[in-house]
Amino acid sequence: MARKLSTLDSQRLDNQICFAVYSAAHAFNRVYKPLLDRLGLTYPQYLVMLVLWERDDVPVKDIGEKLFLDSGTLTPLLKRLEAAHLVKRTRSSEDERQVLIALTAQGHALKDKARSVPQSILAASDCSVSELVAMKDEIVALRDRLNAVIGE
Amino acid sequence: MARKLSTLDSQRLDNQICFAVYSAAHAFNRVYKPLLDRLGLTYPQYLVMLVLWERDDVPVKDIGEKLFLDSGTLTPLLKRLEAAHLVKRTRSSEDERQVLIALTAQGHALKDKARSVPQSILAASDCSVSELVAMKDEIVALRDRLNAVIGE
DNA sequence: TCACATTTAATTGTTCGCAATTGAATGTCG
DNA sequence: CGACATTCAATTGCGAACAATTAAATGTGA
Repeated sequence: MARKLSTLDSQRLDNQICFAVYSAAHAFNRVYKPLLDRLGLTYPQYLVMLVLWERDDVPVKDIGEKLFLDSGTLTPLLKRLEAAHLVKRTRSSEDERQVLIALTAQGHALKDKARSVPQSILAASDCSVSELVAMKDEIVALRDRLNAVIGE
Repeated sequence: MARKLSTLDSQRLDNQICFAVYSAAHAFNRVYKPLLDRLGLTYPQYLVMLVLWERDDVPVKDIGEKLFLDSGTLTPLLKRLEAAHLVKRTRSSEDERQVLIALTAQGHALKDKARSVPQSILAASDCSVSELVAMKDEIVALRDRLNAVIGE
């Protein structure tokens, strides 16, 4: 039954697995876009806000570790959030190397307006919560194995 | 046992599912990077080459449909591949609106050099082929459901 | 045939994402 | 204390990704 995969097959297979993730990420982005437009956020900005809604007043580095992003991505993104009056950026007085990110009143208030987003995504997924949770766990496990290889 | 998810929970859950995909895509990219650097390709460029290695001399639109990308992304990318002497871009004589993308000799030759890439990715995934195939199918199904919603 | 819509790439402008570098602040070790 | 390494954010440069627009070619219907 199961025959060994030829080199040619695998030159499609790896594509499929990684491409599935790649193209699914883009598909998610497109579903999120109209929802986030109403909040004035992009998806990466939304991720940063989710982090801050859980815990405020954190250094850039902490946000980067949670989202797997570096300062090259976050610095300009956070400046845009600041320009939109959603966060404040202040140098830590204890460690002047750190920049602490805090929510403004508007930033806090946006959490309420964003409450309906997850439901819309769930609906678009057209899938049960338990199925999504199972998939999520598998994907996270795969991601972590990949990240482990990178850190070698 | 299973209790209903509160709004607060889901404001983390949807994050997790979509963020899992988002962060896994980045993790894949980081694993691919050193492998593709040796070929002089980025990951999206590699995807285009995979398409062309299967079928050559296709219009930009066909590539876009397979990869879910538009001309705004593909046109500059293809120009870079042309500058690297991997593809040729020629207007179709039958339909002058179309630009046909064909591999050069170097473009064809690169397929051989790229043969080891899938194995490396498989190894980094640290996972059986059958598990990966199952995950891929789930993710593709999810992606297609999301794309169906977009096309409404 | 002619007006009009559609298709196809290209272009413009904005935002990620990351590698590489810089500069300032902090830690460490002799 | 003082040289040295480390940490943290910012910066620069390049390559996606996409929305919106443009322009040219093609298709369609009166």
